[in-house]
Amino acid sequence: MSKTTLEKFGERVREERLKQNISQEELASRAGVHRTYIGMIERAEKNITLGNIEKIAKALKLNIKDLITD
Amino acid sequence: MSKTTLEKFGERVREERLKQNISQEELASRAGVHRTYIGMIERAEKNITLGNIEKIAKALKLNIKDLITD
DNA sequence: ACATATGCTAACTATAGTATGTAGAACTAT
DNA sequence: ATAGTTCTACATACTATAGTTAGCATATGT
Repeated sequence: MSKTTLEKFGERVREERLKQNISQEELASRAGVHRTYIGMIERAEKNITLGNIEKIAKALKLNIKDLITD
Repeated sequence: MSKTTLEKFGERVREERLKQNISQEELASRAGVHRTYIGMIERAEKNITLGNIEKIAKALKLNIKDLITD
């Protein structure tokens, strides 16, 4: 697995979260995941599953494709 | 997590695999994952990670976005 | 000083991903 | 018709790691 896909995903999440002016904690709460987990995802420390990709996309009111760069 | 996103992903993988006339085993071999795992993904029995989504997309010579429907 | 936001560690629990074996369908060939 | 091959579904058990949770540190702002 290329780490860059995960890194790009994390960057996109952070970008969109900041654009919407919400904290990691607020995003976590909306997505139904834990606060620190959002940090880990943005820092590309975890290999996120499709289920959680979907949760985060919905919490940001985006489509999954908007968070994927390839 | 909505199961339909996983189901749609599995359907897309199967569609593209059949279009290219390769077996689950051949796709697994190209992607570097186990034979039975491809079956599980196509049947949406596992919540695939972004790393493996990428592996399978590459094995099918597609972009990740081509396998995601939303 | 106090509150809010994030990074980071570490330990835990749940589940993704691996591997083996059995069974059945479809098809070839003898 | 049946013996052999290929492909896939399914069950089960195992191993690796995703995802949870709590705690402490640092930075920034009020």
